[in-house]
Amino acid sequence: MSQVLPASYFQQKDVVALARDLVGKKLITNFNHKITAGIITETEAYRGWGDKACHAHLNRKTKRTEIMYHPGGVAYVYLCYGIHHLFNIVTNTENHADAVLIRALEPAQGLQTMLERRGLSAVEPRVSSGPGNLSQAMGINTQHYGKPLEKSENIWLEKGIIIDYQNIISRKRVGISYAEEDADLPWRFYNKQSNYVSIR
DNA sequence: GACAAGATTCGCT
DNA sequence: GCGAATCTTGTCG
Repeated sequence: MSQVLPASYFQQKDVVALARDLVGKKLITNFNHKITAGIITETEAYRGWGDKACHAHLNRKTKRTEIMYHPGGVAYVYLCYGIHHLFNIVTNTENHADAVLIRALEPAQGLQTMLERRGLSAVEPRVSSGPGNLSQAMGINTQHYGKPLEKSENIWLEKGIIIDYQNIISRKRVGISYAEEDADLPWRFYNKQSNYVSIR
């Protein structure tokens, strides 16, 4: 039996429930024969319909957001502040522009490679906490925009670990004050017991 | 064609 | 706690 999560998993309708479920899943990349993997500890849900924080809200379709209208199971990567690559997973079915931002994970494999990519010598939470840091540690950047999350594309997810429901905290999302009332939605989820969380 | 702003991070005060 | 770094994208003229 395969541990790899199939595209159908990402095509669930409820992006908020999916964001919670993704905490504890394992994200793996394999670039240039360097494998890095980590257990996801923090996520945020973004919904195309009725969520001002989403890049694709009000059915806005541009070159950047176009990928979010695809069926779930592909990567949405974009450059923020000209510096940071942010990694999202597109969810739901076609023409529903939902996505989950992966904000932090706990290294499980290839720690040395992560440290090299981050330019760090000692292990500390910021190796892979925070969406920009995580992408850098995993080697993800905008050239992976639109890639299916399959083993053949060198970026995929596996079953990971089960986390007690009570250990997953939901809080307001981060850095989206421009979204007015939607900025208060508790659509950020993180593992209470992990040190690899961007903000508590 | 120009310009403002951003789902962030880090270093300094 | 605050501000700079840095560049793509979207919007407007």
